[in-house]
Amino acid sequence: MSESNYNPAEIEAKWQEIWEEQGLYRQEIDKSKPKHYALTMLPYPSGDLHIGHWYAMTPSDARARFMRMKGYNVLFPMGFDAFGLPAENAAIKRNIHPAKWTKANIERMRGQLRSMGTMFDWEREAVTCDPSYYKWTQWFFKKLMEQGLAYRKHAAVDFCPNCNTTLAREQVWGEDRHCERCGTPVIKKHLEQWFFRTTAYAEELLDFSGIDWPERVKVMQTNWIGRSEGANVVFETAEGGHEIKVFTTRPDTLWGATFMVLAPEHPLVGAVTTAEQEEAVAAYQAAAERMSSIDRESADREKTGVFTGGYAINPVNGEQIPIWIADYVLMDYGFGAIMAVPAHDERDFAFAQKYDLDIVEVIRGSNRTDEDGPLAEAYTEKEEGVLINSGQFSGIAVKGAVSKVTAWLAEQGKGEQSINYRLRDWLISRQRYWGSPIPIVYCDEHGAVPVPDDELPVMLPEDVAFMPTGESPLKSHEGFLNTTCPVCGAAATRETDTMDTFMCSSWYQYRYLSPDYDEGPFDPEEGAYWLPVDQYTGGIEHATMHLIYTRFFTKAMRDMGLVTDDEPMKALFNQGMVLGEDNEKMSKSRGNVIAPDDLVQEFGADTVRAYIMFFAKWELGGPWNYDGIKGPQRFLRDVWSLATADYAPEGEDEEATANLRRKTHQVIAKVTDDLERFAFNTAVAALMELRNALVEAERAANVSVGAWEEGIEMMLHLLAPIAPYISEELWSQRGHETSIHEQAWPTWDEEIAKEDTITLVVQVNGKVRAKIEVAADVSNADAEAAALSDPAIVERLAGKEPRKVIVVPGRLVNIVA
RNA sequence: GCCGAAGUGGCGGAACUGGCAGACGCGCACGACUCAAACUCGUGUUCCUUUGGAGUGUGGGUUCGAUUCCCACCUUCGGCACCA
Repeated sequence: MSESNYNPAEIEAKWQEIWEEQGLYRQEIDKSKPKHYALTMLPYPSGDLHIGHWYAMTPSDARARFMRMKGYNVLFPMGFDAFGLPAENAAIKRNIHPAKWTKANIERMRGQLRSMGTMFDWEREAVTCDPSYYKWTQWFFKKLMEQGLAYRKHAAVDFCPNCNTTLAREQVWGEDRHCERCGTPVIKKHLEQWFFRTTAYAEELLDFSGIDWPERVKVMQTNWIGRSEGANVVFETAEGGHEIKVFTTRPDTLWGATFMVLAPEHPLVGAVTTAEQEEAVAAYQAAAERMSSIDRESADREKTGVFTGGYAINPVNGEQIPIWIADYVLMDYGFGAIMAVPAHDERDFAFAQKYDLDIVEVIRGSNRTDEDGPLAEAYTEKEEGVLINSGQFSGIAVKGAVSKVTAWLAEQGKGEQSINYRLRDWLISRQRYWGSPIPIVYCDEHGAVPVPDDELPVMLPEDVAFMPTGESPLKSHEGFLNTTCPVCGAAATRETDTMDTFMCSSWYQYRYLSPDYDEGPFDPEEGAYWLPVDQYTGGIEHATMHLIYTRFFTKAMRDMGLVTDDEPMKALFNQGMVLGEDNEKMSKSRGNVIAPDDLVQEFGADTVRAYIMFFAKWELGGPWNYDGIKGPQRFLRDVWSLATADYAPEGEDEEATANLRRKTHQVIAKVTDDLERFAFNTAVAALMELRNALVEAERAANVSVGAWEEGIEMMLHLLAPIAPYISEELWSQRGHETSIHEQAWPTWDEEIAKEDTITLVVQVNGKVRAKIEVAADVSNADAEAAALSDPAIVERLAGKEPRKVIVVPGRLVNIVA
């Protein structure tokens, strides 16, 4: 009989306080234990903890708690990615300062995060907008500059007209090239901006060999980096002796290059354009400039272009070929110029057809004749085919032709082997207020000069009119703008753009180690013990943004001698997303948002945690269902009444006792395996099975007290990572002095878990016709004999001799009649 | 178009390396308790034309045996896309 009822609100508040008082979740170096750094993506302090935060964080917490009970010294920190646009936008809308807004939100969210019952060590909290944090973000900027990994250049960059700032290429999404944050299609602007040389690590970023990351992420990053092998080939102009460099993946088709195409923005366009064509070229350039990149980069658009009037010499056969400009050639890939081989490239073919340019076939497969007429046929290196019309290479197989021709080009000094990446350098300048200032001073004499270390951080001034104008608001703050050159002391101005907030989050896992440390970005002693991150968890949406940036950062940090690891996170797991009850993405406008605070109030945090882990496979996510939460609610209530019951058996049944013990040990094994591989849903289901077995035992009152006690206490252990409050409360009510979260993870006994009889399925021609009870260790011969003598089987066989009998030990007997 | 993930009862989802499809839960139905309802408890719950048959998106295949492997499709979601 229960002496009390389960009252989550009461026990959750109580344990939060006790845990904090006792410092139960302080996480400190302990060399006597193996370490485990568990990290979950830090939230943006939007002001309200969304159910999505719960979905990301509470299973991560359960995993971290599980690792802790398994004997690891676990670090599981939390912080806030606190710079960024929403603060600024909210501030503009409500006329509060972004710092104030952010601070208040963090305050509120800390409370919400506490209610989750996570084991975060708040002593290690890091907030990226604190000067003590961004001091080191700025320091990293300088270090990257020293390493030649940060540079400034003038370029056509992506600009979000709604956010009023530039964006990195990674932050432009989708077919319509929209801003990752707000969804507005981006435009191009010509600006002088700071970049990080992510491309310096392009090759290394393609190597995932040392890390256990989801296939999905590896594929997305690989595609994003977009490596292609080929050759650079130099063409000379027929007239002026200019060199036009192109990148091609198919140097073996050079003899078929019958024209060249430059991007409209190509710097040599002016030089090759003849007087007669000047007007047409200028008009085309102007039109291309005006056109949005969405229109320009849609592949199904009909190709357009203009002849420049100029010619180039094909370096392999000396032919004069016309130079065109066309917007299907992109300035920011390769060299912004191509050799066009219309016979073997669909795009070049379409262009040649439209403008009546020469088409010369240079590869011929077996099933094609001259009668077939003009046709673009791309022969891959895997296919059969021979080179034709290709000088001394005519007649060689297309297989291996690329490397042969490349080697020859290199010999002749006409080209070289080359690898091109789709990856662009990371543009980090932002024309907004609420970010870390870039620690640079511009001096007429000395150019861009980094601010000396002892003057870091360059403080973000508070008294700024931060209306977004497309230019940094810091520009109009005289006190910030005007300074002196660190080299010569002359009057100088500061860089007024701020840094992309993805820069703050590229190294936060290091700051967590020692958020108050002031001798460097992190305390090397802490680093030596905790690094690298063992298990990272977070959403897939960061696959080609944060997860590329942080890998870049770690590689750069390694080359600076700050860390020894090549990769920031050894293992990664991506959870899915909680959808609304209507199976749609949650959004305020749809009105399908689930508020975790309300759920906690109604059901308690433990129930919300258990339901989150139960209702879907974590990596897939799925729709929320309000009624569904009743399952875990009933489950925890049952756990409560079972654990507080005075169990007094009326008699002791040996079989029932063995059955309960078997279930208990099977569930220990199952939950252990499930938590190991993030299968929280089946772990909860297994615990419900144990609950069902205990309910049954209580009703029958026929198992030994020992078996009962074992069942209850094991259940509390296994439940502790999932529902930390109720398991702690019941554990303490049962008279234990130390926290359940400090207990060792239970082990199971295979002997006890083993079934002693099994139900053997008997099939005839693959269809189940009978089920027989046999000893678990039955021999194949005995199983076959038992199956063949079963009355239902005898009847079905009707005296016929089976043609074949298959016995799967412990599972089934299949009789082929 | 290319790449990736997924399609299983009324619903969410289980099923380790090919071996009882539907664990666990929700919902529903009936029964008990109650003046009544809710709660709770018990029983049942893939479908059908039920001595049987069908069934894991569709159509084929391999196999004694396929949700699982192979081939060809369809649908949904995500990523990329004139990348030379």
